[in-house]
Parts: sequence; C-alpha cells; structure tokens
Amino acid sequence: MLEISSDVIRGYNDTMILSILLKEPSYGYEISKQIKTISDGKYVIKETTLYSAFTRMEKNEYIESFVASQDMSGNGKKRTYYRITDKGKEYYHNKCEEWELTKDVIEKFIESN
Amino acid sequence: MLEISSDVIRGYNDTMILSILLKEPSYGYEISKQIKTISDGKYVIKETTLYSAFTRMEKNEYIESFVASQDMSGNGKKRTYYRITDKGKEYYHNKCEEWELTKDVIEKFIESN
DNA sequence: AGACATACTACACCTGTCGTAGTACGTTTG
DNA sequence: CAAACGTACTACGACAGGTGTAGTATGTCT
Repeated sequence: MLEISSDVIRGYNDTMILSILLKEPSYGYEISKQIKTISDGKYVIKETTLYSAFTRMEKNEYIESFVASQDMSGNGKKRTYYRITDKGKEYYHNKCEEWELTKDVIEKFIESN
Repeated sequence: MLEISSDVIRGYNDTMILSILLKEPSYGYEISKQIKTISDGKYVIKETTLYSAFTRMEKNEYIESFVASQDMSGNGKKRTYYRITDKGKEYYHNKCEEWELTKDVIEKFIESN
C-alpha cells in the first residue's frame, strides 16, 4: 500500500486541522477521526503531530482552547476543545491560495497519466 | 507576492530534480535554472537545498555523478554532472503515483473556488 | 475485574531546508 | 588590465515539523 510521505503533508497538517475547526470547535481525538474519515482512510495523523500542532497554532493565535465536558451537565471526561480565531481563518485562506500555486508548480514536474 | 512554503515543496525537491535528469544528465547550476524556467519563475530552489539533495540522492543511489568539462576538448570549467539511475527512475515514478494520492487527500481539506 | 477506548503529556531524535560565508575559476566590460 | 559579474561549488550550524516511545489517567464495555 502506497504511503503518503510526511514530508509532503508537512505544512498542510495545520491546514487540515483548521478546515475541521472552521465548522465547529473540536478536540484532538475527534479531529483525528475526522481527518481519517474525510480522507477515506488514506491519511491518519499521528497523535504527537496533532497535539504539537495545537501547541504551535495556539502560540500563533490561529486557535484558542477551552476545557469542557462532553455533556452539558459537567459530567463525563473533560477535554480541551479548540476554536479557530480570525487570524486562523486568514491563515487557512492563504494556505488554500498557496496550495493552488504549489500544486501547479509541482505538476509541471510530475509525469502525466 | 505569495510565496511557496518550503514545507510543502519538501519531499518534492528530489522529484523535480529527477524529472530534469530524466531527459539528460545535468549539473547544479543548469538544473536550478531549469526549475525556475519550468515553474514560470514561481519556484527557485536554494543552492544549499539543491546540493544537499545531490549528496542525499547519490547516497541513495538515485543518481550517479561524473566530472566533465563544458566542451569536448577538455577546456573550460569542470563540473560535476549527475545522471539518473534505474533506482532513481523507480523512485521518481513512485513519487508521481504518491503525488496523485496526496493531492486528492489535501484537496478534500482545501476550500474550492 | 479486566480489556479497550478515550484523552492526553513529555522528551529526545531525525531529516530536509535555509542562512551565511567563503572559495575559485571564467568571462565581460570600463 | 583590473574590477565586476556569472558560474560552480563546499562547509557548517541552526531550525522547524514530524515521529517513536513511553507513560498517565479516566471512562465504558463485557
């Protein structure tokens, strides 16, 4: 089975995470499951990659965290949720534009078939 | 001007170089000029990135080097030329396949427009 | 009760890229 | 003829993102 190299995805992990947070705030485990689902099981983000992305993106103010329980009553496990900021949205949109450019460049060097 | 992030290109620099060597053996300066031309000036590979790619790929046996002058008579500056190996060709083709997969995955997370 | 799923944190390592710097030869130009 | 510019590299250290490994702790299912 062909594996997606981390060097290729590098630089787009943040973008994937942000695209999920664009819909609604979420947390680690749920985001990792969504990435797997959306990519049809083709890409599974490593736990450490994910959590270190949170740290980095919170430092860069692309996301904000808050702790909450899984239900309203405050029962159940507490989790750290993340919410995208305006700065994060801007970053995401820029990355999307950059992607178009990058894709076109790389494809000039890829054999067509 | 939108810049292509090196984190995205990372992992495809080798592929770009190999795609040029697929046509004929070449050397550093010439390859860097070709990458610029082929990408319509949108991507310029850094010298250090290029030469360290040569070292790595020669170690991996994707390319072989030989020293030659610019003309037949042995005059002019000597340069180190690189030639793609069969292993290098295989690597290149695999990367092309991987690219299709990766592109599809990333595009699921990119806003369409 | 034990297994399994969830929800993390810590830490050290690896790899590719990049900035900076320096060398040296060849060619063009004032 | 000298200086500037283009060509053709090498060395080296820094950095960032990703990864393996490990460990902790709580909740849920059987």
